[in-house]
Amino acid sequence: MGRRKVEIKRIENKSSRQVTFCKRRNGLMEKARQLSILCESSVALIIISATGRLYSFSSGDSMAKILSRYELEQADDLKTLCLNIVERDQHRITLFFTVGIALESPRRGSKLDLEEKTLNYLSHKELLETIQCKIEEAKSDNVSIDCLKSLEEQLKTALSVTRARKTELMMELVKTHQEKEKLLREENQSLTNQLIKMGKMKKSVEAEDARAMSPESSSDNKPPETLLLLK
Amino acid sequence: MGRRKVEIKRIENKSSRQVTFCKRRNGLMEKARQLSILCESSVALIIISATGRLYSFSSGDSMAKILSRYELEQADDLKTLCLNIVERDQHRITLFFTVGIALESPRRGSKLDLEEKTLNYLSHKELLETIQCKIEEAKSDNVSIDCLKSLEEQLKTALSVTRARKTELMMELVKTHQEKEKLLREENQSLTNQLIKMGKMKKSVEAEDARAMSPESSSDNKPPETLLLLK
DNA sequence: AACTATTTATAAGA
DNA sequence: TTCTTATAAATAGTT
Repeated sequence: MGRRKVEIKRIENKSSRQVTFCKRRNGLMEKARQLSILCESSVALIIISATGRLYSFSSGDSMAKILSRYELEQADDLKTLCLNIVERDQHRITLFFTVGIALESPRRGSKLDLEEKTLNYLSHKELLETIQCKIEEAKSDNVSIDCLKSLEEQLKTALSVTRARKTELMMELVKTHQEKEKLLREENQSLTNQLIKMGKMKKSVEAEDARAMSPESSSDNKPPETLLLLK
Repeated sequence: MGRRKVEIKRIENKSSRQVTFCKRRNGLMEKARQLSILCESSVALIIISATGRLYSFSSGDSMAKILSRYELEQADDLKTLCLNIVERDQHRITLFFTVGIALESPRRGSKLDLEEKTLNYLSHKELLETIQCKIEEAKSDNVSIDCLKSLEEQLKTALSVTRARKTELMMELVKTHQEKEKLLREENQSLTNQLIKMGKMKKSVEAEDARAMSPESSSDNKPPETLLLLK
């Protein structure tokens, strides 16, 4: 949609690449906004320019909420994940690694210079990798107490971060389910009310009913059997 | 860009909202892809439909990398972020105890004789009570290192057990909600089917309807409005 | 930053 | 649903 058709491949000219980036970025953001409003959906959009500048859009739902929903979806099997974590302490630490890596955990540093990049600033994954190295080191006998102390601290941090993340994802999951359930209940109540109304009405025209109804819907005015399934 | 100009506000008609969602979602994804290629930028796009279905796009760079870059940007100061997580977790640990007691935790021995009732076999509550005593003891100054070591072990056990219990309960909660949701869905489907049947029947006896129905149920054969609540 | 010639996306209709 | 088409919107190249 311009003076001529463009192939979708990297724009070689730097300045026109930059101009196009700006135009299309704005266009994309606007489209994202429109979609979220028109179709009441949640949209999260993050754009990072070639020069590393970050732009983002998120609809009503907070970005965090959308991202955690996404991450939740990525964890193939949360159940296995969590049940595994429940196991004994020693074992638990081992499994964390799996989980941590599976989730491709966030918080990967980048604008930080190496000086500042202490353990606390590492991504979850990096943290776990660092720990694996340290454990290897610790296997060889003569390590100092200080070294082990440092390993202990790192392990604690890893555990803490992993645990926090796990709980966060689980709470999110529970909340989502609770909301869904509420909607379903409301819907159900409404349907039931309507059925009751129609049922009453039906009574006054029973002759027609006999002809019109299919065999399995031959119940009378009582609530549908499936209601029994419900608590 | 269609037969007529549309205002950017929620589309009221459900089916056209759905069609628009599908079209615009595809359009947005394609635009995101194009931007990332044309301008060699990283783009992450997550869309969650009103019904909760998730769609995502991410350019070459993995989604995780983009998201973590985003999260990095959000934390004014990454140091604060990490400390917060650790603190949150610590806070959570405090809460564990509360939760543990509130939940009147399980594993209350019963067929175990006293002999076997070592710390591992104590109920969660008993364990916590024991610990409270030990903490009181530890407050008075002259306690031995051995005593503190023992307290440490007990605290670790308590933490471990509490944590396991927490996860267990959360998983149960999730499972319960999933089951409920399934039942509600089935129920809903059944009610809807019945309504549709009755709706058809009603058509054949419209004269009676007019008399029998209460004012607010004057809808026609279309599904109930509340269905919109449902995904 | 504007301006337009074009292309592209899409709303409504089939 | 899927396709078609008229029209709105986005944007490439220009100024």
